Amino acid sequence: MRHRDLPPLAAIRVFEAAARHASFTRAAEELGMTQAAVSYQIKLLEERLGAPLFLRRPRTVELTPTGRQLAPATSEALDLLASAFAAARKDAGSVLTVSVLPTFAAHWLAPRMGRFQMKHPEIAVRITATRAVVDFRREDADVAIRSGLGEWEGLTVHPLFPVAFAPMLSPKLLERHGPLTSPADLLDMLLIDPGDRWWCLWFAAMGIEGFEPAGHPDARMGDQHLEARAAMGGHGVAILTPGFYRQEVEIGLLAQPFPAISETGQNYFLVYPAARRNVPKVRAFRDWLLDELEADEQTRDKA
Amino acid sequence: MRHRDLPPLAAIRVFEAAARHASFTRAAEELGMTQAAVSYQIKLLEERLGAPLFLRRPRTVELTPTGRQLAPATSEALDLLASAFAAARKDAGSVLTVSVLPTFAAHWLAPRMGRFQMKHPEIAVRITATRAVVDFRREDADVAIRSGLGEWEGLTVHPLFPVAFAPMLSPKLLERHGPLTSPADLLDMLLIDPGDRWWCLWFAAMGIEGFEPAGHPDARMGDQHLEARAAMGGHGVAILTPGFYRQEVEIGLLAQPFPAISETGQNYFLVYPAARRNVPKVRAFRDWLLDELEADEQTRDKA
DNA sequence: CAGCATGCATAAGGTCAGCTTATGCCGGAG
DNA sequence: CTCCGGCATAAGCTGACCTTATGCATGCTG
Repeated sequence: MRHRDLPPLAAIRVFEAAARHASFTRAAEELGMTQAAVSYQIKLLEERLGAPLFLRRPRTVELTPTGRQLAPATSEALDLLASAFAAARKDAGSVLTVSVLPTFAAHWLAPRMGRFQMKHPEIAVRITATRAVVDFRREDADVAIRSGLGEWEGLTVHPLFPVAFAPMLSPKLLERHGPLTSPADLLDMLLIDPGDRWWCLWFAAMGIEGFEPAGHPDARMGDQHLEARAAMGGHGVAILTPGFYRQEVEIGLLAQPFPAISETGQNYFLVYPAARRNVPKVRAFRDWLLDELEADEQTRDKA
Repeated sequence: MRHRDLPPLAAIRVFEAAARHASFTRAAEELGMTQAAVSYQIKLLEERLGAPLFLRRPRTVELTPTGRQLAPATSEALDLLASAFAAARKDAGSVLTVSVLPTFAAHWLAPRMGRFQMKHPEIAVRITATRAVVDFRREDADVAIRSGLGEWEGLTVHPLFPVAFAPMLSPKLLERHGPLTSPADLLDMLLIDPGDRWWCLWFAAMGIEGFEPAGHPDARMGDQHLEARAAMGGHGVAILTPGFYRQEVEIGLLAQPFPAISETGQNYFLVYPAARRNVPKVRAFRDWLLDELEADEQTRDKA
């Protein structure tokens, strides 16, 4: 296509300011450079154009006819650019796209997201729940929540909590049942979804050999959140990711009598391109999310 | 006034090309730089903006919504600038302003100017005849014809011919009168405008003491060109600047029997700012003027 | 009317933005 | 499976551009 034959754009910017002010000195002030630099750029532009743009009058400069003809167009063009970029910046800042694992979205993010929206009404949120690990290079996402080991290059990474699991039950059920002193005590209780691999792994990690999934009524619900609701309802012991239920523990809906284990040592992480760490909407989301997490921690610490 | 917060304009130019081509490589070709440079500039712009502009897809790049929103505006702005500058260039190239001494204008330039216009119909000529030495800094002139010693800094200078004077008369009169062997012979003839200082100076330079302006009928006409016409008409001997009348000498309207003297050693010069020596209209005028001068010389040499 | 203040031009010099070269990586096509 | 096309990245260089310092012209001012 067209090969535009434009003078150096920096010189155009300088010219526009100088023409607007009818003064090199004031243009220099506006542009944050020295008067000498303005003089230099104008001269450059004049030579490039082959025509003088200013007449040097004592104590002032005056546009030549050529300059007078050029000035409005340059102003208009720069205005156009400025407003386009301002709009883009604003627009780009107003939609936050979060790519998040479906589990995390359902168990942790969704219930809290409303508070973010309340806090930042100027930011529209688009949540993409996807199992695939997002590649910021080719997906239009601003931030993501991933699980893994937290070693991703070029990304800023904030650990959230471990990808782990532990038995959890309602405090009322615990009370009815009496204190649980050893993991083996759980074998007597109703396990929600006893076929879950996690139970197997957890009992094994606790040094208990005799666990047989088949030996328990099948209460599988298929979704951790449903299991959690069942547990909260006192219907049995579920094996859950504690990080998702810190608040429920705090307000007495769930109890975690034994430690959690992490199968892989993985964590959930908030990640985003390091280069964009200071973009307002990214910063807003990060700050809010870490605050939420802190709130979770504090309620647990108080407990 | 406003402080525009524009990203680097160079980056904008690159972005516009890349968006237009949907390819960094082709944008680089258009802009005459490497693909790496384009990549660099785009990245710069994205970081400055805080939002990605392209999605990096395999074997191609694709605009993000932000980029798609930005692209038309940048194209428009650059088009605007390009056409404005093209117009200015064209316009600035189409009017040639010549600042010229009135004498020179009347005696030499005016009669020849028509040929320049014929040769360059695309150039409109504006002639400013002024006694004041033009200062290209503060007057909107492209070229000037000055007299002086030819030492002006920053100006390109072409010597034209000396500011000198010599007696001239019509060949017919010369024939009627018989050969002039010595300047003193002129004392017998009708001198046009004998009160002219130049006569005095010239006779003195020739070593003739006895010249008395008052002793001659007053034929002063006040203008060299009118005197020349009178001389061509055979009405007497005029003291003229030979440079103005080379062609008349060639075609047999005037003869110069004795050498010219230059009072001050000055010349007429064509001058223009050295920086603008390659501007088409300046070059056109210079080339044409030097050609005209050459033609004068040649006719004289042939004579 | 001298002296001062203002505004632009110019010279010299330094620095960093921005370019190039070289290389790696990825994915699709043959 | 290998090659190729297209983008990213690293390293290094250079010249465009800016600054500092100074000069010059002129209008203002007491």
